Amino acid sequence: MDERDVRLLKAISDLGTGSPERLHEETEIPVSTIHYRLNNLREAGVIENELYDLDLDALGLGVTVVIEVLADYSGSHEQLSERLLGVEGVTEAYFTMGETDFVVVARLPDSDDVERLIRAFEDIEEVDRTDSTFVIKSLRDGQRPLESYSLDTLVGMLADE
Amino acid sequence: MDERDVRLLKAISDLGTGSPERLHEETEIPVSTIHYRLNNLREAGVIENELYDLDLDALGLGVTVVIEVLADYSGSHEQLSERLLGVEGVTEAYFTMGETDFVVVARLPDSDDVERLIRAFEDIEEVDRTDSTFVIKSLRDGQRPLESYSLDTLVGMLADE
DNA sequence: GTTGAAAGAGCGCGCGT
DNA sequence: ACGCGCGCTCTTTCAAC
Repeated sequence: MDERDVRLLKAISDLGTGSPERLHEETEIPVSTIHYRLNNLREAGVIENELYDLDLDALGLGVTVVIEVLADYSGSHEQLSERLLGVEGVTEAYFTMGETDFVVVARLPDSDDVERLIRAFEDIEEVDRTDSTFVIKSLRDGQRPLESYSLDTLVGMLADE
Repeated sequence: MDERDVRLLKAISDLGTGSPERLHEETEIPVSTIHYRLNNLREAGVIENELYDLDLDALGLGVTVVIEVLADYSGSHEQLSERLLGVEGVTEAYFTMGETDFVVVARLPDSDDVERLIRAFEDIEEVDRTDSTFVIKSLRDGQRPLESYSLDTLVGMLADE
């Protein structure tokens, strides 16, 4: 991946579109090259799909909860991971170092549903304890991972030369 | 938003594409109706853009850190929020109730960069203390918020009738 | 609100350079 | 890496229900 790829990905993130035409206007890269590059990025596994940016508040999933999960997983964490991911509403799950074993983020329709969620976690055998933190306001939701980086930083970090 | 809209959004999430043709195959909804619906969802603010699903590991942002930020924000949290979001690498930020004031998730190229990140937070005036948790493995990264829900649950939660 | 047909625009892809 | 051109998909409109 070189600077051009990075500029392309950043442009997609900034513009919020994958349209070759629009990307060409932004990056000055010829349309057919954009095509060529995007295909390579696809094959490299960097780009996986095309999706939409959803406004979760507008959708009706306005409640966000961050849950720390402490668990007793004997040996492998695989099975427990599966169970955690199986709980409806879980949008993110991280297996972590340190005091807590997992950090989970969930999106729910309303506060009432939080009870259901916590109960679902507590009902999992391996789970010892959960610690929930309510989110008052979601400042950034992670649907555009490249958003926070400047183009220069990205080029410096990710470009091969 | 009715059941049909929900089925459409779920299909987009499951298939990982916004292609009207593919969505038609999946949902049985005629192509021109899919167009009509998607436009309405756009105007309602539910759909905001079209993006790509990025594999952050493949991209070179393989390190994930969850940071709890304790801060002394006098009155409004707006300004502090801006400063937190200004730190490069921050993909998610939540203003929360409870012991911690903010929960932040960041994606970084390598562990060395974590130091830069923490320092950037500590350099913000209002920030009193930070507590970082390293992520060993990212089990789900939140780029498809509807993923965890079954179609039935979504219809029950979000459809108007 | 839903649908099909039809026309126009934009895209996907291969070839040649 | 880039331009060109063909065929295809998607987009938009419109008339009908």
